[in-house]
Amino acid sequence: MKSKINSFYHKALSYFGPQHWWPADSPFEVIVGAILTQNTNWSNVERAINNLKASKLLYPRSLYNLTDRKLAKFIRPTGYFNIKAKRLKNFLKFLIRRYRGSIKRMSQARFNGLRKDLLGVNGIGPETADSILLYALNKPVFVVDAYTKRILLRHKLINETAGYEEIQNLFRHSLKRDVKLFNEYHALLVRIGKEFCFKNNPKCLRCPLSE
DNA sequence: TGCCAGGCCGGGT
DNA sequence: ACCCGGCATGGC
Repeated sequence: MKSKINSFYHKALSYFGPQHWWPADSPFEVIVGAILTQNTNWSNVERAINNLKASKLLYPRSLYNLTDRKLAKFIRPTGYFNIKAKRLKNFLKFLIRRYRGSIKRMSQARFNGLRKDLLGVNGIGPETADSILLYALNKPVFVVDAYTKRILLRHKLINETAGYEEIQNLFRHSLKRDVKLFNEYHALLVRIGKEFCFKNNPKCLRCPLSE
């Protein structure tokens, strides 16, 4: 089990090479992307972020000062734009009030408290919180997503009932606690999921992990 | 045409 | 503690 988790990583890395995640120009952009990509194709998120950049709005206070309706207009391509506008502003309010709008100050908070606080923001669940912690703040926490679960399920390392924590613990107990490793591994799982492990297929298709 | 995409919340059991 | 409907655009 542990050795499978480790060998999957080496197989995936040698097959695909490093993924250079998260694709963004700043930690703040990572966070915005993490919220916007909830159940949404990444290419749609890029459009939304480009809309914000084109209007020079991709800053905490600039976004926070927009009305929900205006913000929703910019992020329209991501779908769920009304609810995501609210969710973004919920996070921005948290960032501004608690850390005076500074990602750097937020990143200096103690890990356990910060994760709990992020989960307390309406619209931030476990995957989004952990994506923020790992990819924006460089904290060593493993991100679990739909691809992660599906891939492990197809390879019978978990069963259908496995929840977020259970899957996360599987990685935590199998891997060296290392930001770079967690970053790369999750990115590789997404890559494999997109190219080999489709939802409607019962099995992964010529999955490089099976070699 | 219908299904899918890097979830999460709120109300009901 | 789970289960489920709702949220919505763009690509194939």
